Amino acid sequence: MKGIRQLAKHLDISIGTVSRALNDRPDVNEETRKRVLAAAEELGYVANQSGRSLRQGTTNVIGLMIESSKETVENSDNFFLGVTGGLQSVLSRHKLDLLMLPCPNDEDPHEYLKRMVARRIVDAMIISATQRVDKRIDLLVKAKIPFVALGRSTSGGNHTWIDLDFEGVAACAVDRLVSKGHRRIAIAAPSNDINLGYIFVDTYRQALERHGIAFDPSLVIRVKSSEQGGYQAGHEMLRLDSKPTAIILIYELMAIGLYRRLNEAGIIPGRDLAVIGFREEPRGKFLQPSLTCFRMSLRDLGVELAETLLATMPAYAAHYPKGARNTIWPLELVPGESDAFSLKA
Amino acid sequence: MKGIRQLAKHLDISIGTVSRALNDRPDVNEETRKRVLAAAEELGYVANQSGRSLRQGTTNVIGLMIESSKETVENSDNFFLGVTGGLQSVLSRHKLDLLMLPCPNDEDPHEYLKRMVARRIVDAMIISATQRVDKRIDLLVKAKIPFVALGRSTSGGNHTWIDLDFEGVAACAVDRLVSKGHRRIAIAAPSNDINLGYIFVDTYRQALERHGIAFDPSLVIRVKSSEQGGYQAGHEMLRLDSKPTAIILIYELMAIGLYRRLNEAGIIPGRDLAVIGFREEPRGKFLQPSLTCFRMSLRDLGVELAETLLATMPAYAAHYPKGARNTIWPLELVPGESDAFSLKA
DNA sequence: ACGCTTTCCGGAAACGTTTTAGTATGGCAG
DNA sequence: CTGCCATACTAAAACGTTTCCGGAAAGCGT
Repeated sequence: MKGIRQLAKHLDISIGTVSRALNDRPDVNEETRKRVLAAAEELGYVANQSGRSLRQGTTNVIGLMIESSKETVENSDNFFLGVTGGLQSVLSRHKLDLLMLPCPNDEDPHEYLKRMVARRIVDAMIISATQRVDKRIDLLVKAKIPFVALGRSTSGGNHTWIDLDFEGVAACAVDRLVSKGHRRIAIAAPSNDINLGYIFVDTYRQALERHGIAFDPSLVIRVKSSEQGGYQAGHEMLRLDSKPTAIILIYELMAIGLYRRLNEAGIIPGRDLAVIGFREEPRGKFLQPSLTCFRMSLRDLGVELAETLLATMPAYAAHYPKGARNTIWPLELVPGESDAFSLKA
Repeated sequence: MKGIRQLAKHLDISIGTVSRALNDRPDVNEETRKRVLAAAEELGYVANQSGRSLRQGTTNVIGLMIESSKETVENSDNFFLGVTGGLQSVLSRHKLDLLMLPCPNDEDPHEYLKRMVARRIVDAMIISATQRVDKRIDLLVKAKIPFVALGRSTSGGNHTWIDLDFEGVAACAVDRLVSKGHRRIAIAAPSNDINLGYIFVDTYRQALERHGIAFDPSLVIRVKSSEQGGYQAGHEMLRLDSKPTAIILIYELMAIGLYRRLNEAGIIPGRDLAVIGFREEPRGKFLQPSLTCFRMSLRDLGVELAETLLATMPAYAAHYPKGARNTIWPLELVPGESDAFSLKA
């Protein structure tokens, strides 16, 4: 099949009519439209995307930028694959395709995105792993590319973003531990440069003060969000003069390392120390004793992400309410045995 | 930046020359080339991909088709993200971009691929999770799209593929267990429809016979490649009249379920029963006792995949030896404690 | 001075599609 | 009958780029 020209010749019709028929435009007789559709199906004609894109200035492709750094691969679970399912279910309804753009780990994410944007291969973008200050956001705003950020940021004025409910999780964890009588609660988190780290620790501090507990900086243990970070967090914690009776982990993978360090020290989670993890992670599911943590639906998050994005795209906005530009995504507590340790009778 | 025309006007040069300069064509003075490059950099000009593609009939994009089914998301580790790193490192050297095409789980993979191919958005494809009979392969062969399959298949004559060394792994596992005196060795595998299931069990059978051990069909336990499948495998195994002294798992995630079932029965892996898992899986790393399994480098696999693919693409084949069209990817044994159980003094 | 090659550049066609402007036909009101 | 509108189509322009072709200028040997 050579192109629309062949199809038109085969039908003995002008290419303009064929094009309008295929694109559900008015100004075409219902019967000819059926003929065209049938012929296209029969000859297996599908419009060449390059030609379409060039003419329309639109590609029908949504880009999802992910970072394939070594750390991401080892630490994250199938986060993106999970979200992707929800994204697809919405986008495919509008005949939009999802393009995953994995930034090479030796290239600056900003430069990578810049190139992709300049080549005009996507109509809109979803970016993830946003930094507190993220040049990519300014870039997208300036280029007038509709986008949604997965993760809040202070860059680029008030752009559209969706982020997990760190505040809710941190507050819930603190409340829960305090209600069990804990007052010395440690927290293991990455540095403040990471959005997650900053917000989480800040909320933790506020929650403590709400309960009349003084914030003790020595209980904030700065480690990487990895298994190894968890091990190290356990190590640091054990070296404190005045030991905490509970610990909150900002990323659940840490739990695995923490458990190992605790095991070495003969400390049993849930009996000698209360532990709460942040996000449900498949690998954590098999810890003994089971970890108290927070669950979310990746698929639903994908759906929300897609709908939010479409609302920012002029061509599709009509179908979607211009809801809040910023969404806090809730998580659900999954009680386990790891925080059974109570200081109350 | 409006396009190459603007750039040409700005330089007071014809667009033809600008294009040739940017594309490293001969027939352009070295000094003008520098001027063009500098101006492009300054004005942030990057060629519009649609225009290029339309003219050249090539998109500089390699598609990686993945399936985002529920099962994939829950069972697999970050397999694709890991492979992606290796792919990128090779492809980016040739200014090729990687496009991940996640097939919606409510759409037939074959139809999805057909649409993508017809739209001509990729120059070549990598497909994964191949079936023993896979229509996608016939499709790609017919459309003359260069491709590599991750997983062997009987479709489409002799196409290029890379697959894991199931034979090596199965044989190694059997040899190892036999050398420890085991003669009743069970195997947990999915049905023969899955390529993996067929090859694995077949090799297992051959290995046993090589050691003069009769193949006992009742020791082949057909279950899903999941945690639950592992649990079920343990269950089935315990119901056998003549119980095995060792078991081989075709997918390591099964180990988690198996351990749980064994635990319920008071059986300790490595002491009462020898267990070997197939592929190193992050979640399995934390099992107690540690699991004997097989390791591979996802990144290296990605590199191999990319180089194999480039070798099949006329425009790039020159850079790569026309090595074997089919590659068996080796895995390395990682000894653990789970198969310490020996029947020999 | 002449012819030849080499080097460099400009003009224009071509890629496949969508979309705009224009045209023929027929119906209908005046 | 005339004018007007609606319908359904055709012809052609446009999108941005690459590449083919031809030609000008310069270098070189004779």
